[in-house]
Amino acid sequence: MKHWLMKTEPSTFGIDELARAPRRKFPWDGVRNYQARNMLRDEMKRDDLAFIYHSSCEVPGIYGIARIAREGYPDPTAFDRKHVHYDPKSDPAEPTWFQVDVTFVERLRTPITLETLKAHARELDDLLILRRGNRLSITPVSATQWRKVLALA
DNA sequence: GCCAACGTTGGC
DNA sequence: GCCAACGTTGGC
Repeated sequence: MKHWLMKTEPSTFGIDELARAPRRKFPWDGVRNYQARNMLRDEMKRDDLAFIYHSSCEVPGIYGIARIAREGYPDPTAFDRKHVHYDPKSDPAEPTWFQVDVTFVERLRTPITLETLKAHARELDDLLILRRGNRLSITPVSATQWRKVLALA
């Protein structure tokens, strides 16, 4: 089983929405970056776990955990011309963009803030979220990193 | 609001 | 294929 970190803006979608319907599968749509697309399409597997990281908010950090409930499939918002994430260049016969479904696992009682993560950067061994200028919305987390991050909770 | 970092676009 | 310009991200 692999582990991931998925970045989201809580003002748009976050751990609270997941927690409100804990059995529901939520489509993780709107990813428009090829590296992240490749992970959504090829690498994320059912039952993989992901840290839910909140960015662009008062206290950036990891607020909870979600599970991959459905593996990669074409992102329908790419074909919806009224949608903000509409991509006229994406051909439905050969979709460019993919999404997975996630379900709620848990909300951390106290979030693991970016500040805390940074303070332990050395032992977290180049956790991608800590890399300068990192903009990927989905990044892999090693089993060791996963364990060490959780130990900070 | 600022600004560094990055991905994408498009002219050549 | 190069690279400048541009738009976006995200922490501060």
